[in-house]
Amino acid sequence: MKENSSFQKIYEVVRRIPAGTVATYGQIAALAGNRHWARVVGYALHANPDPEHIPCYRVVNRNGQVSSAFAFGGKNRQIELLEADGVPCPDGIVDLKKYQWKQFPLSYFQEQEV
DNA sequence: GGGGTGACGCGTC
DNA sequence: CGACGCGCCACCC
Repeated sequence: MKENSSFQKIYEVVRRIPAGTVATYGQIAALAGNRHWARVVGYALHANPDPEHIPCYRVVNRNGQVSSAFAFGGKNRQIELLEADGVPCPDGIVDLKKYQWKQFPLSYFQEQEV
């Protein structure tokens, strides 16, 4: 079921991103187990089989800029959703130092009890 | 079965 | 300080 691929893990992390917060590909990749999976994270979100449960709009690149190839209906759509969550993103750029998701526990997967 | 690409990140020159 | 290359995994052809 989940051993299918690392994708499952990536989706799991993205789904746990709290509202009003954004995360970077590298961060998700690190939480997933390997920071080198950044590329896989991008692909995982690209596949985004469950956009309603996987807020990929809360996922931005290392620069805090939203992806240019958003698949929800336009990059503008991502900005709308982010602002709706309380994350201002002028020009599609988010203040990572203010809204980056960094309140997660170190033992993220250790405390996991879903 | 093999090769190439991709919504990235980091290191080094 | 800026720009370039390399590395990782998965999916598509």
